[in-house]
Amino acid sequence: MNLGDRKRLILQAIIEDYINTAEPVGSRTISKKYLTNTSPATIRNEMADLEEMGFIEQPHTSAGRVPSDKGYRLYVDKIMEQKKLDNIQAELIKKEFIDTLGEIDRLVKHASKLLSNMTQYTSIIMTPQLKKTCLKHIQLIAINSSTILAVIVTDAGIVKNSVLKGIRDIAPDVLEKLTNALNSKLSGLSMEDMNRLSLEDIFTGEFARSMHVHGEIIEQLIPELMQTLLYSDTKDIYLDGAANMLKFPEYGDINKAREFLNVLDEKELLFNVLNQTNNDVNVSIGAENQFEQFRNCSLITATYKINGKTIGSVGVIGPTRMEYSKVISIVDCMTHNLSEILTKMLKV
Amino acid sequence: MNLGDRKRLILQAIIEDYINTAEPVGSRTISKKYLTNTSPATIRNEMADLEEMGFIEQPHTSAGRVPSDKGYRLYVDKIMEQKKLDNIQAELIKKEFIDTLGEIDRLVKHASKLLSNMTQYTSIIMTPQLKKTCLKHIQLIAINSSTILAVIVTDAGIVKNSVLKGIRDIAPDVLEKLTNALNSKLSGLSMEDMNRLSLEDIFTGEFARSMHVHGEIIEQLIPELMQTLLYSDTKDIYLDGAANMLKFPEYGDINKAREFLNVLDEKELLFNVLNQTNNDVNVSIGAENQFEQFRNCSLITATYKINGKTIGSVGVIGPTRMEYSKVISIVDCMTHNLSEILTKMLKV
DNA sequence: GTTAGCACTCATTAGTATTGAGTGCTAATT
DNA sequence: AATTAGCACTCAATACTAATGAGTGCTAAC
Repeated sequence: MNLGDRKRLILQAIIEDYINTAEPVGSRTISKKYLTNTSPATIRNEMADLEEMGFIEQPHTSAGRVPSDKGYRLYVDKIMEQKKLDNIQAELIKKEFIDTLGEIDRLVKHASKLLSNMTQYTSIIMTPQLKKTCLKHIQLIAINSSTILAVIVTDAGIVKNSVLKGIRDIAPDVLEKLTNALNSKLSGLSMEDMNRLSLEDIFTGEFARSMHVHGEIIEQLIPELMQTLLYSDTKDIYLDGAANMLKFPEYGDINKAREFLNVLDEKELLFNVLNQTNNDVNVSIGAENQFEQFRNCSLITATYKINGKTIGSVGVIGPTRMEYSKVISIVDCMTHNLSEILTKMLKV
Repeated sequence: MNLGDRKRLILQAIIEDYINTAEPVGSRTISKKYLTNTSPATIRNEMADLEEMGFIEQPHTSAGRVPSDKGYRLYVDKIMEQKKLDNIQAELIKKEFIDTLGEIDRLVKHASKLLSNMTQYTSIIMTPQLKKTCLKHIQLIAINSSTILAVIVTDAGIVKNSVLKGIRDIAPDVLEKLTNALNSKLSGLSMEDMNRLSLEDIFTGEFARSMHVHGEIIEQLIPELMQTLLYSDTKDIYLDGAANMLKFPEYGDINKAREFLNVLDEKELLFNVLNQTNNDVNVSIGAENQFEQFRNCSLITATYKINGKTIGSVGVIGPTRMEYSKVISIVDCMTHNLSEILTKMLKV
């Protein structure tokens, strides 16, 4: 499907003008601001064609044209030039990150804030997910006679802990033995692997034999520990710049705004949205979106990694009339920096 | 300052009607709906008095009256009857909590959601604060030759951990010795106490002598550990029901709405707002508010405790025209249940 | 002390006319 | 055959006006 140069230029003009103004774009505007050598009449003819092909739409008879989802899609895939972030902006991202170097959580929060500030849209970010990583070390600590603290360190350096209560008295040396045994048995496994592993797998062979004297204790402790391992995965979502959306005339109607904010309140949904991202940078435009709640927004998502292993993702939400090229490059730069710094942070 | 029965009834009528309708209340309305035995003219006279006293205001000449902050204050302090939650609602709070019994964080998040759902305003909640609690146990774990994991358990049962990196090789037995020493030295101290303690205090006396052979290691490790102890306090704020505010005509203007949402984006501010709460239930009305950003809202805050020790607080934000009596009782019930359950959870 | 009556104020609403941006179509031009 | 100028038509947005009515303060009567 080749449009021809002029049609392509006109479509580009319509989209970019609409992105800036949020107003339907008329033939005269295009002739004046973009294709100065072509008369409005000609442009009108081309626009009629573009409309027939489904790339643009008319809100009402005597209005200019507005890009359709299909139009944006073509624009993102074929027309727009990937905007190179100027050095100043790229530097900014890098610098801001280095300043926060410290706790992972703070870094992630900061990334979200930065993302919404730079794009001026709404940003969401998922905290690193345990599930995707491998267990590196597990340690049991007795807090008092009936309480044990389990500390889990993964290869991505993420640390979780959980308190196991109501355990019967365990002698320190048994606890140590158990810790060692668990380590030799579980370390290196990913959380997903463990999910597949049942208790029986853990109790077989050498392990069972070596621990067998403390059968009762283990029977009590292991299930709870497994429970913890499998379900302790936090699904935190940070969100920033919700207020940014209200700047756009798309949400000038307070009801539209409320609807949107209600969607943002459903953290579970946001999590699923982010979780479906596999590619490096993913663009969902309007009706393309898998979740109906976002059918009149666009969503740009990307993943970040530690040591090449995907452990989380970020996203930017905006009106379909979004500055795709700018946002894509920012998201791209952001995830790369995030990955790099996280990897570095945890490598030591 | 005694108003007299009729004036008080009229003020109450104005406030409660305005809470429901968000429209200025006129004399005729009051005569019809509230004081059916008094004529509008009489009520007008009383209203003129009330206005002179500063309890109500007139948006413009030919409009009804609207309560002032001072009016709301009188209402909250003297007039309104503390609404008793019906059993169904109180049960709901209790039940919802018991269902979530599990991780603290999830419980807190849930509380926030519940609060905004029940009140239909915006809720904020602070995660339990380490600072307020005492250190119960600290454990150092070697992850690898240059990385140590410090795990902190407080008397409120909150567990934090932090990774100390770039530490020189430490033998396991030294680490154990150090752990023991730290415990005997620090356990029982509140985080605030520790803040007052300088490194010298820690290094004096018996401790310094006993550890003295490992001077270098300690010099390297202790500062970093202290840093961690003092700054690891997370300041997480959960927020729910932001969209609720857009229901109110007060935020019918999209700019007002945006302004409000921008305030909600400043987590730091919200934290400070919550942190100033000392009383059990605190009500700040409009201009009374310490933070100018909230000068046209009202804020109801309360604290929750573990074992009688205050460790966090929750708040509800709404327009000054807020259903004070309802919200106060819900917040009250909520914090009590939260305290009870948290205490129970960690007692075992 | 309370109420009825009246003149006055002023935000809100509805109705109306005007404007102007934009279109599609046709005929003229290149 | 492609482009452009010209023209009639559509329709949202704007400005203006008049009408409405809720509410007040004041005065005089009860």
